[in-house]
Amino acid sequence: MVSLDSMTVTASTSTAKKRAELLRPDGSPVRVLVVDDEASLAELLSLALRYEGWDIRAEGDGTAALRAAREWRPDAVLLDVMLPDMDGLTVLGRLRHELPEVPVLFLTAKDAVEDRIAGLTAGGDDYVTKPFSLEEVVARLRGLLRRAGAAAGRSESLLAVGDLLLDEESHDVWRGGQEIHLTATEFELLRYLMRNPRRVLSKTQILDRVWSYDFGGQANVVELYISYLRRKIDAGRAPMIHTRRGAGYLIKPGG
Amino acid sequence: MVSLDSMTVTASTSTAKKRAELLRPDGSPVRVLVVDDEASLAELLSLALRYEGWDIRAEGDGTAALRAAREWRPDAVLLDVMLPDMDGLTVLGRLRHELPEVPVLFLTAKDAVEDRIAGLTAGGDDYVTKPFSLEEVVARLRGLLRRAGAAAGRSESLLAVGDLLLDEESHDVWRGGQEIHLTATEFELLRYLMRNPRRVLSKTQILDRVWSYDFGGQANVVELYISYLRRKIDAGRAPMIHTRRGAGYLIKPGG
DNA sequence: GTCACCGCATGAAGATCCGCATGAAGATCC
DNA sequence: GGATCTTCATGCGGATCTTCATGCGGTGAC
Repeated sequence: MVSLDSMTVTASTSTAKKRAELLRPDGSPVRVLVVDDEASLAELLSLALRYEGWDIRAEGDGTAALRAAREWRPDAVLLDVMLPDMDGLTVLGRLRHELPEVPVLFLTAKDAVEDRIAGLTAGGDDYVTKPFSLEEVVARLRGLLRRAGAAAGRSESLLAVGDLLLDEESHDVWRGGQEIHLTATEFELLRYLMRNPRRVLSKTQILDRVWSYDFGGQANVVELYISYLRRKIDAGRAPMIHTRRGAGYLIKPGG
Repeated sequence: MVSLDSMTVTASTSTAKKRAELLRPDGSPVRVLVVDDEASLAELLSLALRYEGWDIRAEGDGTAALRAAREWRPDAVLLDVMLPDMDGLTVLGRLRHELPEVPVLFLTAKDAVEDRIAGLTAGGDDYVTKPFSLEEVVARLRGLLRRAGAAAGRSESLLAVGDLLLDEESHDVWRGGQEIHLTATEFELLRYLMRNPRRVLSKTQILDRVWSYDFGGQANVVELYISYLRRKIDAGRAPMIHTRRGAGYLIKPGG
């Protein structure tokens, strides 16, 4: 039996909880190893993931990655399947030999999905196709860590802000007990807002986070999608999505 | 106050339940010994089974397997009948000598002589022909463990989601008291969905899990079989199989 | 105080594209 | 030969993004 109270607790303690989610049993931050030979991408990913509160280390090829895995013992690995010196499957095999339990998130080109990725998600790993959005990578990494750490007792895929609920696993969204259907982009935008409640997010930030890194369009798509969200979430209720002129948007419980 | 009870309960118990099934009487995880000389297959199996929560050890030939059995004392053995150094029958005999009670799941080529396999499985063991799907191996292993551990009190082969019931042993499926006939593939797909209720499963995940590991076809077979399932399960009723555009599919009780 | 401007909200229309559902034919297995 | 499985092909509609237009409100210039 669960009441909204517990959810609200989840929301209000979000900062503390967030940190709890990001800590290993011994209290040190969760470690994520980023492996990509494209320096600018590795840089982008490292920045974004570090901002999530994780301890990041980046390597550019399979050999270095395996060494890092052995010595540094990360809690998760973000692995480009196209590396200069080694096949993705080979890296995975040796990685597993070294760290049997560590979850892996693969990065792969869109058109390469069919040939070599088969079987990679069978062990509970996951993959993301390029070009991706940072939100997607972060969300999937969190999902992997959540499932891997389930044995340690922390598993919560529910986000809550006021009476607004979002389940990252089922992609369901409710407001005040009523289910709301969102499109993929709307969902990612809302998730980003809800992961940063009461904080102003600029349109640029939102674009960089929610849209693919190679998105070339105009920034007013953000305005458009905010308006979509308002229509579905705030319609006829106390608004939770607020505009800060000249600054950006934020979400917060009515008040 | 929100009526999320059923959902929250499901979510919270899924982990606990899974774990209960996977523990030996002394609280340590169930041990499964994987014996296959094909490294990539052993790798794939180890991945998938480890993800199920079992403790896995892999060996590549009969001699090593017997040593592992003696020292590590697994709760079940996954045994390829074609090994480089030893006949399957021989391995089984010596294994029985070492661990009389342990259930064995044989892996065999499709064209292998049927009667010999039948002889092998006489003692309550089971077998799977290559190429197999991971769902099938996992399900049969679970069945073997269930029967072997029945004395320990845990035996539940029924999956339920809403008014939809699936019996993993008899392969019977009912919805609202009415029996539904499914083909083999449809059954495996439904089982996979029902073992992960309220969770979005991507088409790739489903392919990796439900279809054979050597399947080379396109991902739209998944769409096709989803549509078959819908026809049989959701026909004229409140739909339980839902599409999450751009994400995948999930099953959940009407709501 | 008045006026012009700028940032933002929203609507509408439309083009494109992708995801998906489904029908039907071919292949395979028992 | 019938059930089952798979591939092929087609069509629909949803989703995304662009563009244009209108309106609102706050802000600063004067």
